[in-house]
Amino acid sequence: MRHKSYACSFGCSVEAAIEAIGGKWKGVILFHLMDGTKRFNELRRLMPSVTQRMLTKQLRELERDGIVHRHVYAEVPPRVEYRLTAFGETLEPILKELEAWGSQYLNKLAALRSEKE
Amino acid sequence: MRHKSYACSFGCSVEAAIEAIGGKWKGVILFHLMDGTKRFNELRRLMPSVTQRMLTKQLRELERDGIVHRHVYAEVPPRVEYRLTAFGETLEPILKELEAWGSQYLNKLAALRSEKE
DNA sequence: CGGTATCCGCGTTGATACTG
DNA sequence: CAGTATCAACGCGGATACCG
Repeated sequence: MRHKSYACSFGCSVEAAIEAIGGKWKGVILFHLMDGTKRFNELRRLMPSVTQRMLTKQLRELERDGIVHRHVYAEVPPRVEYRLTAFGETLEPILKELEAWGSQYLNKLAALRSEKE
Repeated sequence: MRHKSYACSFGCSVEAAIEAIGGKWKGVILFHLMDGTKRFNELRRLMPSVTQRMLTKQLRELERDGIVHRHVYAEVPPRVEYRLTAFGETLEPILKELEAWGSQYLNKLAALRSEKE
C-alpha cells in the first residue's frame, strides 16, 4: 500500500497526502500529538482501542515519512517520546479542518439515521 | 471499516473525516469532481489504474455518505453523472490543501531518496 | 454505457506471548 | 516501559465474466 510509484502527475499528490495521514489511526495520533509531545503509553491511554502492535506500526510509518519524531531516552526504565516534526506541524491546519468537517459529517450521519426512523 | 460506532468524543471526528475521504481512490475521485460533473467512463479515463469495480464501489460509498450525487438519466444508452453535493463541496478547501501538502510531501520523499544515493 | 456477480490471493490486523 | 515475534483470521481489492 505504501511507497507506490507516484508516476502520475495530477491528483496524485492528494493521493499521496491521504496515504501519509490516512492510515487507520494516523489522523487520531497526529491530532493528539498536536497537543504536544507524548510518550508511548500516553498515546495508548488516549486511544484504548488501538492495539500496541498497531500503534507501534503507525508511529514507525509516520516517523519514516518525516512527520513524527521519535526520541529515545537512554534510561531505565525506557522512555520514548513522540512529537511532530517541523514538517508534521504543517499538517496542523489541515487536521483542524478535517476535525471540523468530520464533526459536521457525523452530525449529518446522525440526522440521516434519525430521519429513517 | 465503515460505520463503526463513533462513541468517543475527542479526535474521532478526524477519524470520521479520514474514513469518509480516505478510501483508496476517494481523494482522487473528489479531486476530479471538483472540476465539475463527470460521467462514469469519464472518471475511468481520468483514473486508468482504478478498476471498474473499485470505482463503482468508492462512488457508491461517497453517495451513501452524502458527499457525491449520482444522477441516472432514463436513456438508452444509459448515462450516469456524478457531481459533488453541496456538502461535498465543503470539502474543496481541504482537498486543495491536501494537494498542496501532498506535493510538498512528495518533494520531501524524493529529496530523502536522492540523498541516500 | 454502466454497471453486478463470483472467485480468490495476499496484505493488514488482531491476539497472544515474550523481551531488553 | 516500550516494544518484538509469531500465527491465524479477515476483508480489501484485482481479475474475469456476465447483464439490462
